[in-house]
Amino acid sequence: MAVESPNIFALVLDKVRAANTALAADGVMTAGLDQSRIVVEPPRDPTHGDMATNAAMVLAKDAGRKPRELAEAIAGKLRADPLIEKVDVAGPGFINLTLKPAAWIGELRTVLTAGADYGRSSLGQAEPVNVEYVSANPTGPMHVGHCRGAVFGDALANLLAVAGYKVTREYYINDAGAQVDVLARSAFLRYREALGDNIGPIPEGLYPGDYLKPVGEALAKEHGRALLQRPESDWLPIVRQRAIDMMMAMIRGDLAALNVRHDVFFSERSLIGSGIGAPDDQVARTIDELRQAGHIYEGRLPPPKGAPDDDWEDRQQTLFRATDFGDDVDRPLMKSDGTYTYFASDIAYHRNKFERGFRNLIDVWGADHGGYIKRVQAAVKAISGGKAELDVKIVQLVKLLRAGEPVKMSKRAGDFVTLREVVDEVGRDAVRFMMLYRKNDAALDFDFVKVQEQSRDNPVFYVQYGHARGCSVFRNALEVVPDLPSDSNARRERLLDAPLERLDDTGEASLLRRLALYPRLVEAAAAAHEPHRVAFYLYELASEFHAQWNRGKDAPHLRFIIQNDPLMTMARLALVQGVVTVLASGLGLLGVEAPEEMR
RNA sequence: GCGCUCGUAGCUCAGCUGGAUAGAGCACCAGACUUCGAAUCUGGGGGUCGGGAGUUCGAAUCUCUCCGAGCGCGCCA
Repeated sequence: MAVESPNIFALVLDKVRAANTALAADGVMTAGLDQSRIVVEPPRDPTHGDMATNAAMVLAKDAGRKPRELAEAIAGKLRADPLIEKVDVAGPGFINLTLKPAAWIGELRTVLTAGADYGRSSLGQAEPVNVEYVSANPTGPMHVGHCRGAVFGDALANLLAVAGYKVTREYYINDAGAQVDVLARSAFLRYREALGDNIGPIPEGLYPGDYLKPVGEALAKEHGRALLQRPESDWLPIVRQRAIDMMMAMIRGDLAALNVRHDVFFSERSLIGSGIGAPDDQVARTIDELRQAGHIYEGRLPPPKGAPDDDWEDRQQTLFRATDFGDDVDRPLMKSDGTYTYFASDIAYHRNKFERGFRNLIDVWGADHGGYIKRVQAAVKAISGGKAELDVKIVQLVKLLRAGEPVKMSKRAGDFVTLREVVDEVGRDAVRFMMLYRKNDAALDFDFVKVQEQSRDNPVFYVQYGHARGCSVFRNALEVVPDLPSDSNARRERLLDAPLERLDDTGEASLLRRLALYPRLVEAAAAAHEPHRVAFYLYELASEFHAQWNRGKDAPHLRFIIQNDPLMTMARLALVQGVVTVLASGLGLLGVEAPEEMR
């Protein structure tokens, strides 16, 4: 059973609020003030103490008091707290708090007790969240461009799960549009090829990739020459479904190589049911509903500006009043050939999610879909009556480099770098970590050479090395503590008996504080939908750990292992265990391995 | 033309949803290995947070306006 660990910052925030309530009871301050804007956070400058709160500045106006004066009053209450060592008022009214060492020691004890569960939170209140990511077209293998969205979505889903949400990971299969018909025609050529026809070069407009050859072979095996005699309208649905199934199998394999998983693969075609306008056509039903609600009309759109389009033809069409919900222009739902636009299906899809009980929706898209956000958000508002919220996370382009030189790709030759090639060359861990070591909406350089370097330049390695180094301490510590368990659960329990109060070096104290930041960081990252924050935190934690290690060289008394002092050693091992535990659980959240050694 | 995203050290990027003197890595300079892993660490220089105005106790962060980059702009997905 998952143990939820308390967040020490939240704990102190409660103390601050209690102090304010007490002051109100004393008549020093108005009662019932809004305390929601009060925060307790680590100060940028550590000389200010362990934590700072803006309580006095936030409340001053409503309380009708000067910030510093109010700060002094709050400080007075806080000084009585047994966990708090020192309270200062500084600057415009900050209240700086220094906690007793016992508070931080207690937090380490929590880490040791909770283990991998340290950092779990109930922030999400078990609310369902639907995260949709990848959703690559089932027309070929995944290429490197899909990589970032896949890793981002997967890590975000992990993060939300740890933060207490009930997460569903979803993949939307675009199996209903024109390009799956192109796929079918391309596969049909390969089918003929497999039967011995000389098909010559693949015509312009069809998919040339070799990956369709197995589809052709499978079709030849299953149908013999039977399909050749039949008109396209007959064979196309058959070939299409077979090709889509095989492409999806390939894509699932690619995702597995990256350790990316989904709970639901949702077919776009399934929304239409047995056909356009059929009773089980969810798109039609969605449009009907919207029409009844007055969100749909027949009308004309102004031609698009800026980008001249030869094919533009002014015509009457079925439009969704997206402008009523914050979009810039109303959006068409039907194509001129009578089929649905992609947008129409997408509305039905999001409505389907809403009907399955999701109020929190997250879509992860590539940067080229940025212009699509407003209309889908508008649609979600319309179909949910404003009850559902859609956050769209855009992942920016990844620039591939090799030793600083751009990797050339030509699209027309189908000469793209596949996801599989990247994973095979640099490894899953490196791909995953690097894709997350950047904010999602910032462009990213991915250098094949750099990400494999074993040096400080390479954050993947640096963090993993921190973990491995910690583990090596346990191996070496057997000389001083011969009965130290090698099993991490048993070891954590054993180390709870260590005299932790002896961790009084400033470097150790600083590491303890860094560890205690983790639960708060997980919550903030989850709330902001920003898994990269975890990656940066891990880098900082590893850095501080490496630094403490090296202090032991100039000052042998600071080493983790002290030959003639098993108790001191135990206390330090407990700290190392804390670091190792948090590194492992943070890396796990990112889907990256935490190796015990890297030799 | 309009919309979205972005602009932070020479380079690559963080900056905890408005907090105090804006940080890290690379690069550059100077140092630390009879060691629990030097695959690491310590110190140093380096900034008009694109420009300007506004909001307030307080702005890299919010608003407006310019400048610059990327993406998008019915019947592709």
